[in-house]
Amino acid sequence: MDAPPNWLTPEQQAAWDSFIRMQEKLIGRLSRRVQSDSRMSPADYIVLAKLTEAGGRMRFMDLTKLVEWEKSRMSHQVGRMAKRGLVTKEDCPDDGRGAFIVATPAGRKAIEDAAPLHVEHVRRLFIDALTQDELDALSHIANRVLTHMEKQSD
Amino acid sequence: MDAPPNWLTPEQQAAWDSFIRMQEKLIGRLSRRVQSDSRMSPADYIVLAKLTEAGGRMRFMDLTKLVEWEKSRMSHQVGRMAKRGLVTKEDCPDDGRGAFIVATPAGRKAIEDAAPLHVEHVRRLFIDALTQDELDALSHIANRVLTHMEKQSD
DNA sequence: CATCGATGATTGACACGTCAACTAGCCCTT
DNA sequence: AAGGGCTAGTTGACGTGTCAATCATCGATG
Repeated sequence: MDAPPNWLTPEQQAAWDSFIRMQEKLIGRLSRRVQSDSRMSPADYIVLAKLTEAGGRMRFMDLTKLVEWEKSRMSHQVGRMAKRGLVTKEDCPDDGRGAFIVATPAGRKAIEDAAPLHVEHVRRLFIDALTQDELDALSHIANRVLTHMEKQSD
Repeated sequence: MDAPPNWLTPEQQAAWDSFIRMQEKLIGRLSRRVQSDSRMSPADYIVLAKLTEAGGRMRFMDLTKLVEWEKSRMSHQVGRMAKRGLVTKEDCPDDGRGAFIVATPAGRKAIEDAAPLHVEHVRRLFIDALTQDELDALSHIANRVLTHMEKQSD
């Protein structure tokens, strides 16, 4: 006979459902707000944020690893951002294969304008919903899940 | 002078960062696994799951509201799924504008095959990382955030 | 019965992410 | 110096999501 399907308990199912629902609604709203008040996608935002945190100039691969993306994603992203004048690419003298990706003044201005609004949205949608204890609990839970996943292959 | 940027506290920032990281890694892995072991996207999965839960036949708009999507997203999605033979569209006799979307036998088989694997991945990636108390806490937190967001416009 | 606003659904253009294949330069070994 | 394998990065095709515009129909109101 078939292996008996091993469903989740109602409590487990409830936790998973709530998490998924929150995650979708939260990320969805935040993305739309970032878009609409700064003309940037969340991807643009994080790339520029990390890049300027690091001084505005970084090796392509370092940036890619920092944000934990696939290289081809970053390549496409940087290409689009370059087309819009937010960053430029420069050749790397030390390594013929390499590239630096550099925030332009327009890019710096974009992230500086967007950051306070972004933080405000995070606060209003998420932080304000929870007590500090709840935030701590969530932080702890998220880290548990992360380390658990890191132990697994893939 | 400019309004002082109102940054998050380190604890708040930590909670947000952990949540985002977990969320991205978790959803990313789960999507890839669903893709690779059932040739379905997460979107296919949820549409078929909700549809078959409801008996395999539902009004377009009801389905759209059930999964909380935009109607154009559902329209594209259903179009693609129809092309692959997972669902069909039928005219609605009661309402000339309306459509029924119906799971085909192939669609039913696809979701039946995929569901146990999907549950297994959720369990391994997520449920197994946490105690029941932690799951309850997360559930509570997620619901708090959801009701908080629902109070806000947009 | 004319029409006007709301609802049901589609479409097209575009941005985004993934996968797999590819180019090119690096470095180690022989 | 000649390979061979690794790392850096690009490319193209494809599936997906969003937005805004569109179209048809329904239902109420005059």
